[in-house]
Amino acid sequence: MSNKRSRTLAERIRENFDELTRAEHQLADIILENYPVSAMGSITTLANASRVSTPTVARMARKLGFSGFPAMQIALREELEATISNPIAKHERFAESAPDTHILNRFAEAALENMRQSLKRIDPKTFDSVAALLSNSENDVYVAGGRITHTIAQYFFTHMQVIRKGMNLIDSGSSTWPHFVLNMNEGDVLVAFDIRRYERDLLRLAEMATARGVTLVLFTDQWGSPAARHARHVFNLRIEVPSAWDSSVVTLFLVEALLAAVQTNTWGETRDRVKSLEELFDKTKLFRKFS
Amino acid sequence: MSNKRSRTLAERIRENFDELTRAEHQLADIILENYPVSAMGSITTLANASRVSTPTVARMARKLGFSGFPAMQIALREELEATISNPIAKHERFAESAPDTHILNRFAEAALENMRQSLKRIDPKTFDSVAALLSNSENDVYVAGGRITHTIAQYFFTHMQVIRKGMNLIDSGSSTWPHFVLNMNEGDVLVAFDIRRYERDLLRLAEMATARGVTLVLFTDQWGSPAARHARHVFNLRIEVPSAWDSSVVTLFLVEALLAAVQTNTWGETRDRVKSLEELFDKTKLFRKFS
DNA sequence: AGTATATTGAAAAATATTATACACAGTTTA
DNA sequence: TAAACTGTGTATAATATTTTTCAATATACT
Repeated sequence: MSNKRSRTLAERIRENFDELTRAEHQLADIILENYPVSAMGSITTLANASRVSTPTVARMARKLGFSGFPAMQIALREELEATISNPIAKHERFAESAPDTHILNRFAEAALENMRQSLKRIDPKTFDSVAALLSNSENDVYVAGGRITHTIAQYFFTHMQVIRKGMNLIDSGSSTWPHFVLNMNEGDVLVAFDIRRYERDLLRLAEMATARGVTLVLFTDQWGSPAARHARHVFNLRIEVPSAWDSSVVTLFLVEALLAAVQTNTWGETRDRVKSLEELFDKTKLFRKFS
Repeated sequence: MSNKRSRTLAERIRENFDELTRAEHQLADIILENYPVSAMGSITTLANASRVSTPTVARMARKLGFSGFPAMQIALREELEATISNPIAKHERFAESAPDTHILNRFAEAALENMRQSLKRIDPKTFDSVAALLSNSENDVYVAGGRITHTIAQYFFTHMQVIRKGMNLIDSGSSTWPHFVLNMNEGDVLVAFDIRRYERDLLRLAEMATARGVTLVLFTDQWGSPAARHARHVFNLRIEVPSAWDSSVVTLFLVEALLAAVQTNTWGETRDRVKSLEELFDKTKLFRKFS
């Protein structure tokens, strides 16, 4: 009897089916036939589809325990939301022993939500185009970041350098970037990271580079850096976390995914380069042997 | 080119995202955030949820190619109908239009799994202890990373430098690290990142530092760096992804969570530092004004 | 069969929703 | 620096939706 979760509309209809009249049966059938979409439009649409009058629909909503047709619709939407909301982890408790309010869990929730939202906004076509662009070693690639994102840019650069030749990391904050622009040729690629607060220098760099025929790939946040207007491809990422700063986790994630894609595209070439690199490391004995 | 099936609302939003204005971005975010339910109510509900005016919603509907808001809603319902009646589509909720085998989705799955597994292994008590350790500005903090993790170390360092004084970043790869050890005092903290393949230098640094009474906090992978035997606190993180390299996403996540915790602990002090920093930036006009 | 009761839908009233007009603020351009 | 433009929200008009009223019709019961 005392069901915590409120019953669904479908359940209510089935429970009360016997109490329903002829016209209401007709209506109920239509609702269940294409549930829940058929009941998501206007009362008139539903009435017409069921070949009953609008008052019949309103009356049935009441009969099923709602205050009126709109209330029924709201309940239906909530139902739908519960059904299709992304199942991933929403109800999983991660660091189980930590209370929900612990910063670790709050941060984890936020990070996962950022990930989910960002993925929704990434167009796989864009992703593939960018991967292809970066896989073409005919053209040079320049990488630039801002104050905070510089480390992400560096991370990207470090890995890309293993994958292919023609990689350039533009120093952050320094005034040397115009020198880099001098070397850029039409068809080259500039990968820029610009998260709020957006930096003037980066906007100028983007302007000057694109003016020279360089293709700009931009990693930015959900609000969009002003450099986006110059960009061929833009990734809008979600970066909000319970902290005074923005999160770079999703940015790093996308960078890694791109690296994986490029690496796959260029495997023949990359393989040799990785091998040579390993040999170099062996010679310098930088690493410990790993069993 | 000529797509038989008409584009979904989500696709339209992504395609035209660049053409959208500030308020429209806000709106688009809300629509995508809880897609498609958030847009199934009245225009007013949606406007309020997005904190924009109703005309903005109506205008965007037009901009996206619908005759008005109701038309958009009808399209959305049809979309929903198609989705619900087609169970295969249900699994594509993630990066909707990307098939499950797309690298983006495979990578996302892996990253989320890494996150989940890592969080299970993190002891909140350890986390809190480390946060407390780093919040005590009496003692200096040294940060060191390896070839790949250096960028993460740098990220951590950059933010910590804003939060507190006494931060030191040990150059990676260089042979200067013994100089840093000279300055270390008992009670100081060394935060080290050592992911496979573990680096000899880092092990030696850990040995020498702990010998001087320094507390070692180690970020490593699930197998555990050899430096772990010297560490007071160890974070074992899951780092495997479908790629030739390991993922640093979870490492970065934990670093950010720690930053948030430390920042909360030291807010009184941090606040002033952040303020001063903002003023410095204002003077240098490095950033664009952000409204 | 005749009366009472329940069901139903047309029409109108009440209410909610959506679109439009317009003014203001911020930004860009000349 | 002013003028033109763009984007945005408030107020309001236009439109659609929902509810109510009420008469017509069907059904049940004596």
